[in-house]
Amino acid sequence: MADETEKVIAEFVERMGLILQADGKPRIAGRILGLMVVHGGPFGFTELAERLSVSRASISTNTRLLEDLGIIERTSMPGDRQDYFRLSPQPYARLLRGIFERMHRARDVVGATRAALPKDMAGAQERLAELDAFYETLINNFETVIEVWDAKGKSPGSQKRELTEQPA
Amino acid sequence: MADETEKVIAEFVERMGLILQADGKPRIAGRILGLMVVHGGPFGFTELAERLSVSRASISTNTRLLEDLGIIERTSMPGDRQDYFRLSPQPYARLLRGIFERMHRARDVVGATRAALPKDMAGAQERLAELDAFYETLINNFETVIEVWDAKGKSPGSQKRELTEQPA
DNA sequence: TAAAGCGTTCAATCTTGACTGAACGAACAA
DNA sequence: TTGTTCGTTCAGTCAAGATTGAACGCTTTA
Repeated sequence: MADETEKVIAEFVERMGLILQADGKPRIAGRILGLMVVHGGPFGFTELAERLSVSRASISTNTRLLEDLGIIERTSMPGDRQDYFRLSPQPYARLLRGIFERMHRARDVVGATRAALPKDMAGAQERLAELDAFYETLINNFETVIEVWDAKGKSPGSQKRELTEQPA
Repeated sequence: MADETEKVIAEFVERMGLILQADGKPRIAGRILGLMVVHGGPFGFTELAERLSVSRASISTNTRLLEDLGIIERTSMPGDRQDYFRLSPQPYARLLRGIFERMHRARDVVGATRAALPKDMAGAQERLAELDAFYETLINNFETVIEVWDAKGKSPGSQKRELTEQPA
C-alpha cells in the first residue's frame, strides 16, 4: 500500500475521532470506528490497541461503548480466544439514535415545564410551546430518516458484508 | 409568583444548561437561553450575572457566543448604558445550524477521504460511499427542517414579539 | 501444577475547556 | 479633574471526563 494512502487513512481515522468527539463520545471510539470503516475485516482486541497506540484498557472501554450503541459487534474466531470486532449491519443509523434520544429528552423537559407552569404566564407558555413544536418537528423528521435508513439496510442490495477482506 | 413556580423555572433553566452542554456549548449559555425562554423580556447584562450567580466575565463570553450563533440579540435602552439581550426572531432554527454544520464537515471528511483513496480499495470505497450517502440524506433532511422552520417564522402568524413583557 | 494470554476494573493521571478575578479602556457623571 | 459603571480580555484555577497502569480473575497451554 502506497505511503500516501497510509497517510490518508491515518488522517481519516484521526478525523473520525474528532467527529465522534464532537458528538460527545470519546475520541478513541471514533478512531476505532474510522479504522473499521476503511479496513472492513474484524479486528483483534490486541491489534486495535497496537494500531491506535492506545492502552488495552481504553480498547476495552471503548469497544464496549460502541458495542452498547450497536455500532460494532463482538465476534470470535475458532481456535483463537481473542475477541474480534467488526461493524454492525446498520452502523450509521445507530449513531443517529444518540442524537435522536437527546432531542427526545430535551422535548420532554420543555413539555414538563410547560405543564408545570401556570397557564396564565401567557408569554412563557407561548415561547415554550414554540420550542416544543420545534423539537416535535425535528423529532418527527429524524424518525423518518431513521426508518428510511433502516429499511434501506434491510433491502437485499446492501446486505453484503465481507467478513474476511484484508486480514486486518 | 408562587414558590413552586420559581422552583419549576429554576429547574428548567438548569436543564437548558445541560441540554446545551450536551450540544457542545457551555452550560451557562444554556442557562441564559433558558431564562430568556421563560421570561421574555430583555435582560440587562448585570442582571443576568446576578440571577445566574455567575461572573460578569462569563456573561460577556456566553452572551457573545449566543449572539454569534444568532440565538440572542444585543439591544440597548435609551438613557441606560447597559447592554440588554433578548431572543432573536428565529432562535431555535439557529440552534440547529450548529448540528447541521457539524454534519456537513463530517461529510466533507468522508468525501475527501474517498477521493484520496485508490479506487481499487473496493471494500473501503464501498463503506465510505455508504457513510457518505448516510450523511447526505441526513443533511438533506436537516435542510428541509430548517427551511420549513424559517418559513414558519416568516409567516405573519408568529411574528409577534412582546418587547416589554415583564421588566425582567 | 505453573505460566502466559485474555478482557475487565479501578485508582490515579492527564487534558480540555469552562469559569473566575483582576486589570483595562471607554463612556459618563460629578 | 476624579470617580463610577460599563463590557472585554487574559492569565490562572477548577472540574469533568478521557486515558492509563496495575491488579485481578478467568481460561488455556505446557
